[in-house]
Amino acid sequence: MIGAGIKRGTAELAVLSVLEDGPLHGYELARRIEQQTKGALRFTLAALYPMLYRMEQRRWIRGAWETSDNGRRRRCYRLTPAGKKKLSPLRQEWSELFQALRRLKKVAHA
Amino acid sequence: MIGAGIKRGTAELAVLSVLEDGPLHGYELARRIEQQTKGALRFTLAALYPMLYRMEQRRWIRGAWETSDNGRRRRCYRLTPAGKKKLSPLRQEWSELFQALRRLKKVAHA
DNA sequence: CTTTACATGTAAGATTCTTATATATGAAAG
DNA sequence: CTTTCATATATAAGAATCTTACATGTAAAG
Repeated sequence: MIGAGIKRGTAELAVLSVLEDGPLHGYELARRIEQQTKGALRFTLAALYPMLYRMEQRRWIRGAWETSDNGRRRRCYRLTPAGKKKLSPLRQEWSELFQALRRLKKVAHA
Repeated sequence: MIGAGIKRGTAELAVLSVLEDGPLHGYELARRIEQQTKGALRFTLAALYPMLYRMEQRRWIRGAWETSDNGRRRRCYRLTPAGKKKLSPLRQEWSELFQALRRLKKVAHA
Protein backbone atom coordinates (compact mmCIF):
# COMPACT_ATOMS: atom_id res chain seq x y z
CA MET A 1 0.00 0.00 0.00
CA ILE A 2 1.09 3.57 -0.53
CA GLY A 3 2.76 4.81 2.62
CA ALA A 4 1.17 7.37 4.87
CA GLY A 5 4.01 9.78 4.47
CA ILE A 6 3.71 9.91 0.73
CA LYS A 7 0.27 11.43 0.59
CA ARG A 8 1.52 14.59 2.14
CA GLY A 9 5.22 15.28 1.93
CA THR A 10 5.54 16.80 -1.48
CA ALA A 11 8.30 18.89 -0.01
CA GLU A 12 10.45 15.92 0.87
CA LEU A 13 10.52 14.67 -2.68
CA ALA A 14 11.10 18.17 -3.98
CA VAL A 15 14.10 18.75 -1.73
CA LEU A 16 15.71 15.41 -2.45
CA SER A 17 15.15 15.85 -6.17
CA VAL A 18 16.71 19.27 -6.29
CA LEU A 19 19.63 18.25 -4.09
CA GLU A 20 20.33 15.39 -6.48
CA ASP A 21 21.68 18.02 -8.86
CA GLY A 22 24.18 19.24 -6.33
CA PRO A 23 24.59 20.75 -2.86
CA LEU A 24 22.58 23.85 -2.00
CA HIS A 25 21.60 25.99 0.93
CA GLY A 26 18.02 26.49 2.05
CA TYR A 27 17.30 29.84 0.55
CA GLU A 28 18.45 28.82 -2.89
CA LEU A 29 16.67 25.47 -2.61
CA ALA A 30 13.35 27.21 -2.14
CA ARG A 31 13.98 29.29 -5.22
CA ARG A 32 14.95 26.31 -7.36
CA ILE A 33 11.83 24.40 -6.43
CA GLU A 34 9.71 27.35 -7.40
CA GLN A 35 11.59 27.97 -10.64
CA GLN A 36 11.75 24.36 -11.75
CA THR A 37 8.03 23.85 -11.20
CA LYS A 38 7.27 27.16 -12.91
CA GLY A 39 5.77 28.53 -9.75
CA ALA A 40 3.40 25.61 -9.22
CA LEU A 41 5.13 24.41 -6.08
CA ARG A 42 6.25 26.95 -3.53
CA PHE A 43 7.51 26.31 -0.03
CA THR A 44 8.06 29.12 2.37
CA LEU A 45 11.41 29.13 4.10
CA ALA A 46 9.64 28.71 7.40
CA ALA A 47 8.42 25.37 6.10
CA LEU A 48 11.72 24.45 4.57
CA TYR A 49 14.16 24.99 7.43
CA PRO A 50 12.50 22.69 9.93
CA MET A 51 12.19 20.08 7.21
CA LEU A 52 15.85 20.28 6.32
CA TYR A 53 16.57 19.77 9.99
CA ARG A 54 14.34 16.69 10.12
CA MET A 55 15.89 15.24 7.00
CA GLU A 56 19.32 15.76 8.47
CA GLN A 57 18.27 13.85 11.59
CA ARG A 58 17.26 10.97 9.34
CA ARG A 59 20.65 11.14 7.63
CA TRP A 60 19.21 11.72 4.18
CA ILE A 61 21.05 14.99 3.83
CA ARG A 62 24.07 16.50 5.53
CA GLY A 63 24.47 20.18 6.23
CA ALA A 64 27.70 22.12 6.62
CA TRP A 65 28.25 25.77 7.43
CA GLU A 66 30.15 27.68 4.86
CA THR A 67 30.94 31.27 4.03
CA SER A 68 29.97 32.41 0.59
CA ASP A 69 31.97 34.76 -1.63
CA ASN A 70 30.13 37.77 -0.30
CA GLY A 71 30.89 36.82 3.28
CA ARG A 72 27.45 35.49 4.14
CA ARG A 73 27.17 32.54 6.45
CA ARG A 74 24.95 29.78 5.17
CA ARG A 75 24.27 26.13 5.63
CA CYS A 76 24.92 24.01 2.61
CA TYR A 77 23.12 20.70 2.31
CA ARG A 78 24.08 17.72 0.21
CA LEU A 79 22.53 14.30 -0.32
CA THR A 80 24.04 11.48 1.67
CA PRO A 81 24.31 8.00 0.12
CA ALA A 82 21.29 7.08 2.23
CA GLY A 83 19.40 10.02 0.78
CA LYS A 84 20.24 8.90 -2.73
CA LYS A 85 19.02 5.43 -1.98
CA LYS A 86 15.79 6.86 -0.61
CA LEU A 87 15.01 8.75 -3.78
CA SER A 88 14.14 5.94 -6.12
CA PRO A 89 11.66 4.05 -3.93
CA LEU A 90 10.18 7.43 -3.02
CA ARG A 91 9.62 8.22 -6.68
CA GLN A 92 8.18 4.78 -7.15
CA GLU A 93 5.66 5.42 -4.41
CA TRP A 94 4.68 8.75 -5.89
CA SER A 95 4.22 7.12 -9.22
CA GLU A 96 1.92 4.57 -7.66
CA LEU A 97 -0.09 7.31 -6.02
CA PHE A 98 -0.59 8.96 -9.40
CA GLN A 99 -1.71 5.70 -10.90
CA ALA A 100 -4.08 5.01 -8.06
CA LEU A 101 -5.73 8.40 -8.40
CA ARG A 102 -6.04 7.98 -12.13
CA ARG A 103 -7.73 4.64 -11.62
CA LEU A 104 -10.29 6.17 -9.31
CA LYS A 105 -11.27 8.61 -11.98
CA LYS A 106 -11.55 6.03 -14.70
CA VAL A 107 -13.37 3.39 -12.76
CA ALA A 108 -15.65 6.01 -11.27
CA HIS A 109 -17.72 5.98 -14.46
CA ALA A 110 -16.88 2.59 -15.92
CA MET B 1 0.25 28.10 -7.10
CA ILE B 2 -0.94 24.69 -6.05
CA GLY B 3 -3.10 25.05 -2.97
CA ALA B 4 -1.91 23.93 0.42
CA GLY B 5 -4.76 21.50 0.81
CA ILE B 6 -3.95 19.64 -2.35
CA LYS B 7 -0.55 18.39 -1.31
CA ARG B 8 -2.08 16.25 1.35
CA GLY B 9 -5.73 15.39 1.01
CA THR B 10 -5.66 12.41 -1.26
CA ALA B 11 -8.66 11.19 0.64
CA GLU B 12 -10.80 14.11 -0.33
CA LEU B 13 -10.33 13.50 -4.03
CA ALA B 14 -10.84 9.79 -3.56
CA VAL B 15 -14.13 10.23 -1.74
CA LEU B 16 -15.52 12.73 -4.20
CA SER B 17 -14.44 10.59 -7.14
CA VAL B 18 -16.08 7.47 -5.83
CA LEU B 19 -19.25 9.31 -4.81
CA GLU B 20 -19.49 10.67 -8.33
CA ASP B 21 -20.56 7.20 -9.32
CA GLY B 22 -23.46 7.18 -6.90
CA PRO B 23 -24.42 7.48 -3.23
CA LEU B 24 -22.63 5.26 -0.74
CA HIS B 25 -22.16 4.80 2.98
CA GLY B 26 -18.78 5.07 4.68
CA TYR B 27 -17.94 1.44 5.09
CA GLU B 28 -18.57 0.65 1.45
CA LEU B 29 -16.76 3.80 0.35
CA ALA B 30 -13.60 2.64 2.04
CA ARG B 31 -13.85 -0.69 0.27
CA ARG B 32 -14.41 0.86 -3.13
CA ILE B 33 -11.41 3.11 -2.80
CA GLU B 34 -9.28 0.13 -1.94
CA GLN B 35 -10.68 -2.03 -4.70
CA GLN B 36 -10.57 0.59 -7.42
CA THR B 37 -6.97 1.46 -6.66
CA LYS B 38 -6.05 -2.23 -6.44
CA GLY B 39 -5.07 -1.84 -2.85
CA ALA B 40 -2.73 1.06 -3.45
CA LEU B 41 -4.86 3.54 -1.55
CA ARG B 42 -6.39 2.50 1.72
CA PHE B 43 -8.09 4.69 4.29
CA THR B 44 -9.06 3.36 7.64
CA LEU B 45 -12.61 4.04 8.66
CA ALA B 46 -11.31 6.05 11.59
CA ALA B 47 -9.83 8.42 9.05
CA LEU B 48 -12.84 8.34 6.79
CA TYR B 49 -15.70 9.12 9.16
CA PRO B 50 -14.33 12.40 10.47
CA MET B 51 -13.57 13.41 6.92
CA LEU B 52 -17.06 12.65 5.71
CA TYR B 53 -18.29 14.82 8.54
CA ARG B 54 -16.01 17.68 7.50
CA MET B 55 -17.04 17.40 3.89
CA GLU B 56 -20.65 17.51 4.91
CA GLN B 57 -20.01 20.71 6.85
CA ARG B 58 -18.60 22.21 3.67
CA ARG B 59 -21.72 21.10 1.77
CA TRP B 60 -19.80 18.99 -0.71
CA ILE B 61 -21.69 15.88 0.30
CA ARG B 62 -24.96 15.27 2.08
CA GLY B 63 -25.57 12.36 4.42
CA ALA B 64 -28.87 10.67 5.21
CA TRP B 65 -29.64 7.85 7.57
CA GLU B 66 -31.20 4.85 5.98
CA THR B 67 -31.95 1.28 6.87
CA SER B 68 -30.52 -1.34 4.60
CA ASP B 69 -32.27 -4.57 3.52
CA ASN B 70 -30.72 -6.47 6.38
CA GLY B 71 -31.97 -3.97 8.92
CA ARG B 72 -28.67 -2.24 9.48
CA ARG B 73 -28.60 1.46 10.13
CA ARG B 74 -26.16 3.35 7.99
CA ARG B 75 -25.43 6.80 6.73
CA CYS B 76 -25.61 7.22 3.02
CA TYR B 77 -23.66 10.06 1.42
CA ARG B 78 -24.26 11.63 -1.95
CA LEU B 79 -22.53 14.43 -3.86
CA THR B 80 -24.22 17.80 -3.69
CA PRO B 81 -24.17 20.08 -6.74
CA ALA B 82 -21.46 22.05 -4.92
CA GLY B 83 -19.48 18.84 -4.52
CA LYS B 84 -19.77 18.10 -8.21
CA LYS B 85 -18.55 21.57 -9.05
CA LYS B 86 -15.60 21.11 -6.73
CA LEU B 87 -14.42 17.96 -8.47
CA SER B 88 -13.13 19.33 -11.71
CA PRO B 89 -10.94 22.14 -10.36
CA LEU B 90 -9.74 19.69 -7.75
CA ARG B 91 -8.65 17.28 -10.44
CA GLN B 92 -7.03 20.13 -12.29
CA GLU B 93 -4.99 21.01 -9.23
CA TRP B 94 -3.91 17.42 -8.76
CA SER B 95 -2.90 17.25 -12.36
CA GLU B 96 -0.78 20.34 -11.89
CA LEU B 97 0.87 18.81 -8.86
CA PHE B 98 1.81 15.76 -10.89
CA GLN B 99 3.25 17.94 -13.59
CA ALA B 100 5.21 19.99 -11.10
CA LEU B 101 6.76 16.90 -9.53
CA ARG B 102 7.56 15.48 -12.92
CA ARG B 103 9.35 18.69 -13.81
CA LEU B 104 11.50 18.49 -10.72
CA LYS B 105 12.82 15.17 -11.90
CA LYS B 106 11.29 12.43 -13.90
CA VAL B 107 8.99 10.41 -11.73
CA ALA B 108 8.80 6.81 -12.93
CA HIS B 109 6.39 6.38 -15.82
CA ALA B 110 4.29 9.47 -15.58
C1' DC C 1 -21.52 -20.00 21.05
C1' DT C 2 -17.79 -18.07 18.67
C1' DT C 3 -15.79 -15.88 14.96
C1' DT C 4 -16.19 -13.01 10.94
C1' DA C 5 -18.36 -9.33 8.29
C1' DC C 6 -21.01 -5.30 8.68
C1' DA C 7 -21.45 -0.50 10.41
C1' DT C 8 -20.43 3.72 13.03
C1' DG C 9 -18.00 6.42 15.79
C1' DT C 10 -14.32 8.91 19.54
C1' DA C 11 -9.64 9.95 21.47
C1' DA C 12 -4.88 10.76 21.52
C1' DG C 13 -1.08 11.71 18.96
C1' DA C 14 2.40 12.47 15.06
C1' DT C 15 3.45 15.00 11.15
C1' DT C 16 3.34 18.54 7.87
C1' DC C 17 2.58 22.90 6.28
C1' DT C 18 0.92 27.89 7.06
C1' DT C 19 1.36 32.65 8.68
C1' DA C 20 3.67 35.71 11.56
C1' DT C 21 7.71 37.18 13.77
C1' DA C 22 12.77 37.88 14.70
C1' DT C 23 17.53 38.55 13.42
C1' DA C 24 21.39 40.12 10.66
C1' DT C 25 24.43 41.36 6.48
C1' DG C 26 25.54 43.18 1.69
C1' DA C 27 24.33 45.82 -2.24
C1' DA C 28 21.96 49.27 -4.72
C1' DA C 29 19.33 53.51 -5.02
C1' DG C 30 18.17 57.99 -3.68
C1' DC D 1 24.95 58.15 4.31
C1' DT D 2 20.60 56.16 4.88
C1' DT D 3 16.74 53.66 3.48
C1' DT D 4 15.35 49.76 1.11
C1' DC D 5 15.82 45.41 -1.17
C1' DA D 6 17.83 40.78 -1.68
C1' DT D 7 20.21 37.42 0.88
C1' DA D 8 20.18 34.12 4.71
C1' DT D 9 18.57 31.54 8.84
C1' DA D 10 15.44 30.54 12.44
C1' DT D 11 11.35 29.99 15.98
C1' DA D 12 6.44 30.03 17.49
C1' DA D 13 1.63 29.26 17.16
C1' DG D 14 -1.80 27.10 14.93
C1' DA D 15 -4.63 24.55 11.31
C1' DA D 16 -5.37 20.37 8.88
C1' DT D 17 -4.80 15.61 7.89
C1' DC D 18 -3.99 11.06 8.87
C1' DT D 19 -2.61 7.15 12.18
C1' DT D 20 -3.36 3.72 15.82
C1' DA D 21 -6.08 2.30 19.43
C1' DC D 22 -10.36 2.16 21.68
C1' DA D 23 -15.52 1.62 22.03
C1' DT D 24 -20.13 -0.06 20.50
C1' DG D 25 -23.44 -2.96 18.42
C1' DT D 26 -26.04 -6.35 14.90
C1' DA D 27 -26.15 -10.29 11.64
C1' DA D 28 -24.63 -14.30 9.43
C1' DA D 29 -21.90 -18.48 9.20
C1' DG D 30 -19.55 -22.32 11.00
